[in-house]
Amino acid sequence: MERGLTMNEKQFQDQKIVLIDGHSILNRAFYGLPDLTNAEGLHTNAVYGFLNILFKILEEEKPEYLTVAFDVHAPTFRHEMYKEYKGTRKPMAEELRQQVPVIKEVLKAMGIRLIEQAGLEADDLIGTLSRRCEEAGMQVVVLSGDRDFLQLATKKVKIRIPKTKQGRTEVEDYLEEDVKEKYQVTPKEFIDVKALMGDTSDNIPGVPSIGEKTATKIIVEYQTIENAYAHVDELKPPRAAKALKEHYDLAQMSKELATINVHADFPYEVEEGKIGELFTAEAYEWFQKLEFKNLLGKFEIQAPASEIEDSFVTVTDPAGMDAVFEKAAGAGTVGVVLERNTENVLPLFAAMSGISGAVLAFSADGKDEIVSIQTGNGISADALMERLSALTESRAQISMFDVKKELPHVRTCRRENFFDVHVAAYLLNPLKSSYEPDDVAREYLDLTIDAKLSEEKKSCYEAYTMYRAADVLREKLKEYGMEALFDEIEMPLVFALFDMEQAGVKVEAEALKEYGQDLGVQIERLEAEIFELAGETFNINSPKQLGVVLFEHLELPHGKKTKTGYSTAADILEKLAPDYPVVSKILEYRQLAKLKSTYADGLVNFISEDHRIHGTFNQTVTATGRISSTEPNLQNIPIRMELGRQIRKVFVPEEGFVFVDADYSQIELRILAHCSDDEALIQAYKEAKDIHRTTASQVFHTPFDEVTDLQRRNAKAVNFGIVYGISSFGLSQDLSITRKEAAEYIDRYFETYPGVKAYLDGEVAFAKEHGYVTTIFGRRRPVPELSSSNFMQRSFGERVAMNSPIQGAAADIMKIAMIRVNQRLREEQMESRIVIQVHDELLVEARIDEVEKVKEILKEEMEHAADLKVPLIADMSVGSNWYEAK
DNA sequence: GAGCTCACG
DNA sequence: ACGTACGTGAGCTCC
Repeated sequence: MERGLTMNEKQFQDQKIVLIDGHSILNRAFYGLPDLTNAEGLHTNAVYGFLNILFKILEEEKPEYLTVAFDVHAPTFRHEMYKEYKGTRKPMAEELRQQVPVIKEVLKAMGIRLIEQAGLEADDLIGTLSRRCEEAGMQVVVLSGDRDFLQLATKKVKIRIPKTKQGRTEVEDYLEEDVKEKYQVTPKEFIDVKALMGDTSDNIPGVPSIGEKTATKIIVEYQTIENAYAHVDELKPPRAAKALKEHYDLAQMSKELATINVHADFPYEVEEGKIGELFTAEAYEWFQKLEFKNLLGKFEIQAPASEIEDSFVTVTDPAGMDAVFEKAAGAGTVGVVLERNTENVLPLFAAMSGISGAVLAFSADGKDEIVSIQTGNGISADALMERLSALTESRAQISMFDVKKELPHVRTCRRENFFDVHVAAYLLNPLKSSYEPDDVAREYLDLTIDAKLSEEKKSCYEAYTMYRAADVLREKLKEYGMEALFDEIEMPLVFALFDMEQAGVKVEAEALKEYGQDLGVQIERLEAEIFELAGETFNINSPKQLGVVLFEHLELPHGKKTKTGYSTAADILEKLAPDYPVVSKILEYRQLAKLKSTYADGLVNFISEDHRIHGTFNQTVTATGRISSTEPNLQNIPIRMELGRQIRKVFVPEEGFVFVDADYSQIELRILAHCSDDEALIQAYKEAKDIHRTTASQVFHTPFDEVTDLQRRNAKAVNFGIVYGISSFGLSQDLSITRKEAAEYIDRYFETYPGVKAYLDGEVAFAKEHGYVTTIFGRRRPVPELSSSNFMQRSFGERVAMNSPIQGAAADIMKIAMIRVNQRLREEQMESRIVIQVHDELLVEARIDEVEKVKEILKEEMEHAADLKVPLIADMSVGSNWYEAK
């Protein structure tokens, strides 16, 4: 029979081939890795895991040949899981299904031989290939997650089974001997064992009442099912004898099913499996698209890179520097990277340290120029920054990465002239965790900046990236309808945030320390009381130890459990507090411990020499478009509980100043009214009604004036729930009512405001169709979770689709207000300044004689930041500290 | 470094 | 049946 193998030739002698069970490995990878998606929302975890296993095996085995086998599913089976799941007929997860064609394309791009054959399962393809190759004198390695393949193991055929243990991939190896060692039977006998015991997932019935133990025992003694049947009366235990006698036909059929065909007939030339260059340009494109960044390192640096390096120039003399700046001033876009003097500087101070050079990248006379200007030898850092400041006044667009961070080095600048690559990349996909220059280069320019390059070269590549990316990102922003959002909101905001960070906020260190000491005393007292009541000492800060003490030693009734133990979260403990004094003490302890560590002690560490805290307000972090605050977080200073609220007394204005605090009234619900166009909701806001009372009145069919406090409170919770993407479960948790009751509230809410219902449904439908949602200002949030087959994930996606346009629009509006308020304070030469933003609130440190003007500006600019179908309302308050001003 | 808890809007 | 409200950041414990 022609098998396509030239067995009489010795060309394959002692060569090695790796045979991979494609679906099995893909499946292993899929379930072993968290759900990863690329920017387009394509699920990539299985492909990523597959490639990692593949590279690992190739590295270990160093084979000359490689072939990956796939099943061809008949149409009726198309939606079913491969093998392992056929038995239970579960549909293949959608996220996995969409990755099957992807891995095939990726493998093809790497020039890897794929094989699939209608009517033959991958098992049979691999079984036959392993036999043919072995006969040709080759070493064979079979890679699969499926133990069935153990029957193929010989001295020259090694079965490798990857397992994921706590995120790490370990591979179990089986040559013939290893199978014997582990299962006490030869690979051939392994078939009979399996046939006797059966395998539900594989649709192998097996013999009833015979399990793994008995099956192994029988085959160890009799080697085959046929031989065991011949001695059936001697079989022990008698139960097994009886079963085999009655079900011998079943056993034979099972054996047939369990046997992998090693003599299948299909065309295949071993030579086709020869491994060539895996890291082709085509493969590179796929890896880019799938965003497998750490795999890109396997590729040689791309050809364009070396061409770019031809344009690198270094300048160290003043005349050369002037010439470069002059040329750059005439360019359209200039990419700029500042180089810091990091030697002998602690990392913490790196940002403030001196500038050692700058790289400018631009196009002049039709060719790229990437010029590195180094300080020293006649060029001072001051002179360099002076030229840079002047450059910002030219017509050129200055493209930089994280402008807010670089701005302290630029003495003066025309704020209109910047393009922030960091911010643009964030707008295009706010779900990423990093937007570093090399990420941008890779994603948008197909350019790899090798991490191993020298700092100087890296800076050049980065400057080049800034220069090139500006146009590419702008095109993409245009395509997404986000150019106005970028130009009119995000870029101007960079400077508003910069001013706010520079201003900082004054904090009274001494008062804060005293507050912390008071807390310390109280905490010690509580700690002693808790140990007394508990009858033992332990670490109250350890949820684990606390759980053991409360729920095992003291035997308190426990609520839900977490993965690692009993939940000791506040909502659980609060239910126990009335009955157990020790629990109330613990809650109190927790509260005080939090206040001391995070706020009292925590904030003290951030007070600078100028007695102020200069936190960072991040513009590229949140999924919805909000700003976030770090080092320290100034957006979660306590307010809800009186004791914590006291902390706000240490936030004070400068001598001669007061605080003016302005916050939007229910901005998210107003946006909901606007977006949903719901008549009743709009009417309520137009009439300036108490919205929660109005909702309560309508939902509970109660006259407006007769609404009880409880009804109003419930209605308020429903209003909040709507904004979060309502679910009956969530609402029931919040109100401590049953899910059924919560569902009724929601139903009645939607009856009251049918426009809201239609709007929210519409957002979910839009997201399902397009994979993202947008705010009224065009801000986009992808929602990859919506294509998940996991109920929880999908539900989350639905809530995100409902919430993001609202939360995002609120963020947009506040950003506009901040820009305009900041602008006016500057234009009108006032000394008052915004010092903190907390999502719907602005805290302004106002010079006493400017207070009225500040209030006017805040009210005006906040209330008119957007023109909605309902009024926007900002409430003002003045005080001599943040506690008073709220 | 992950998981838990809790501070805010 | 699944097991949640949306968006953050920080401190603590424990592996």
